[in-house]
Amino acid sequence: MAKRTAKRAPRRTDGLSREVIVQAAIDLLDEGGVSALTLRALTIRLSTGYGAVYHHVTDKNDLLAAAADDVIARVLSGAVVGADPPEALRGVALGLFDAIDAHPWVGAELSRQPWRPALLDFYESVGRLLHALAVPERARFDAAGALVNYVLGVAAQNAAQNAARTGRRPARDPDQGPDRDTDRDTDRDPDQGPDRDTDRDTDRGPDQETGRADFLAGVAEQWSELDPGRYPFVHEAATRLREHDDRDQFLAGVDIFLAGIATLRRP
Amino acid sequence: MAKRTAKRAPRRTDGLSREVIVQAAIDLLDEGGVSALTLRALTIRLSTGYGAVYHHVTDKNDLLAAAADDVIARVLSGAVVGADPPEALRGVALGLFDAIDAHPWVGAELSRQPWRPALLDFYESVGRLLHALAVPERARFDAAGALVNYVLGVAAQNAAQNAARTGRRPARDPDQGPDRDTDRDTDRDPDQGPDRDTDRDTDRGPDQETGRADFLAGVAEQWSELDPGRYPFVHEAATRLREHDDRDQFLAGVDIFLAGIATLRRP
DNA sequence: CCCAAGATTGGATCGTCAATCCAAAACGCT
DNA sequence: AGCGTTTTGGATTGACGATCCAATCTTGGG
Repeated sequence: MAKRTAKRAPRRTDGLSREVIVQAAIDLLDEGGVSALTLRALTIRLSTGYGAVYHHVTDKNDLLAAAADDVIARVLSGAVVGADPPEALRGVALGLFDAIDAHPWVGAELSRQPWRPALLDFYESVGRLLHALAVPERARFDAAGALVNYVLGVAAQNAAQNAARTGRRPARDPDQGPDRDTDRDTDRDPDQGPDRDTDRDTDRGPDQETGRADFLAGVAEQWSELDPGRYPFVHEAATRLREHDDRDQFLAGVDIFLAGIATLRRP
Repeated sequence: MAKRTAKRAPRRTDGLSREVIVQAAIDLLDEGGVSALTLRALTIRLSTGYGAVYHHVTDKNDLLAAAADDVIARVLSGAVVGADPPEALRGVALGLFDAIDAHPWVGAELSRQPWRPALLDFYESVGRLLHALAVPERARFDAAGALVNYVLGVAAQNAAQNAARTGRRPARDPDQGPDRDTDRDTDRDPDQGPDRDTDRDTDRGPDQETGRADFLAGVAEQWSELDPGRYPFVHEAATRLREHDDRDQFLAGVDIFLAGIATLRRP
C-alpha cells in the first residue's frame, strides 16, 4: 500500500485553543443536542484532526463540562439585584431555568454534577436570599438544597423532553411517539413493523413551538382516555395539561416552595 | 476462512421471552449501572445472540424503558394507606425516592420520560392526597407537577452522583483509571483554580458507603476553602455538608413543599 | 540565517458498541 | 414425515471515543 505519508493537509495557521474548541462544542450542542457533539463533527467543523482536539481537551467529558460551565458562567453574570428577597429568588430561579431551557444539554450536564464550581454563585445567591428571609441557619441549608434540586430537576426534565421532541437526544431515546409498547409482557405483538421508523433518526417535528404543543396534546389525549374511576386525578389533569406552560408551572412550583420556606422563619 | 457455516451452537430449548430479557437487563443494570447494559453482555448472560434479543425487543431504549417500568411497577404496588394525607404524601415520595436510590439507573430513565405510564399511579396518588388536603383543582395540578418534578429531580441527581462515585457511569464516561493526566491545562482559568480536579471523575472511594462520605467530605473541603467574604453562605454550608444525609435532606425538602402546599388550601 | 528541540496538528488505527441481516434450527400444523 | 413459520445464533456494518505517531510549525540559541 502506498506510503502512508499520503500528503496531508497543510497545517492551520490560526491557533487552535481550548476556548475555540469549547465554543465549537457549544455550537454543536446548541444545534443538535448532546448526540450532535461527536469528535468527528468537531474535527470537521474545526477542520482539524483528533489529535489536535485531544491536545487541548483531556476527554469528551472534559469538553462537555467545560461547555456547560461556560454557558452557566455567562448566564449567572446577569444577576438580579434590588428586588425584595422573594422576588429575587424567583428571578434567580427563573434565570437558571431559562438558561437551561435555551441550552437543553446544560440541564443534563448540571444534573450530573450539581457541585460544579459554575453553580457556586447560584447556591450563594439562594443562600443569601434565604438569610434575608430570616430562615435560620440549619433550615437554610436544607431549603437551599431543596430549591436548587427543584430547579435543576425541573429544568433537566424539560430539557430532556425538549431535546427528545426536537429530534435531539439527551443521551439516547429515539423520540418515541405518544403511545407505544404499553402492552409488553405476555407476548409482544407479532410484528410491530409499522412503527419501527420512529426509531432511528427521528423526524424532527415541523416546528419546535407547535411540536411541544403537539406532544402535550398527545399525552393529554392518552390521559383523558384513562378510566376516570381508576385515575380520577390524572383523567382530570389531562384538560389542564393541554393549556399547560412549562415556565408557568415552574414558577408555580417555586411559589409553593417560597410559601413553604416562609413557614421556616424565625424572627 | 472456513465456510461461514461453522457449526453453530445448538439452539436453546428454554424459551427466550421478553420477560426473561428484561429481567436480565435489570440484573445487569443493578450490577453495573447503565454502562453495563450492553447487547454483548446481555447475549453472553443469556447465552444467546443478537438476533434473538432484537426479536423480542425493538431497541435498546425499549429495553431500558421496559426495565424501568418493571422496577417502578413493583415498587408502587406497595402503596401507603391509612395515614393522614401529609404523612401519606411523605410516604409516597419516599417510596419513589428509595426505589430510585436502590436502582440508580431508574432515576435517569424516569427523568427523561416522566409521563411514562409507569408513573401514572404515582401522579394519581399525589393528586388524590392533594385533594384530601383540600387543595383546589387548579392549584392541585401545579402542586402535583411540582412535587413529582422535585422527587424525580432529586432522585435522579442522587442517582447520577451515586453512579459516578461507584464507577458506574450515568451515561458516558469510559471507565478510566483512578488517576490520569488532568494536567493538560496549559493556560486558561486564572479563576476557579482550586477545583479543577472536581472536574473529572473524582476519586472513587474504595467502598460505596464510605465512598459517599469521602465524596461529600471532598466537596466540603473545597467549599470550606472558599473566600468567606465572597461566598459566606457556601463557606458556612460546608460544615453542614459533612453531616449531610441525602434522604434526610430529601425529606426536609418534601416538608417545605408540604408546608407550601398547605397555604393553598381552600376550606 | 540556520537548525534542533519542543509544541502543536492531522489523520490512521484500535476496540467497543448498537443495530442489521441472513441462514440454521426448532416448532407447529397437517 | 413434510413444509411453512417462528425463533435463534452470530457475522457484519457503520459510528463512535480514544490512542498513537509522524508531519508540520514555532521558538530560541548559536
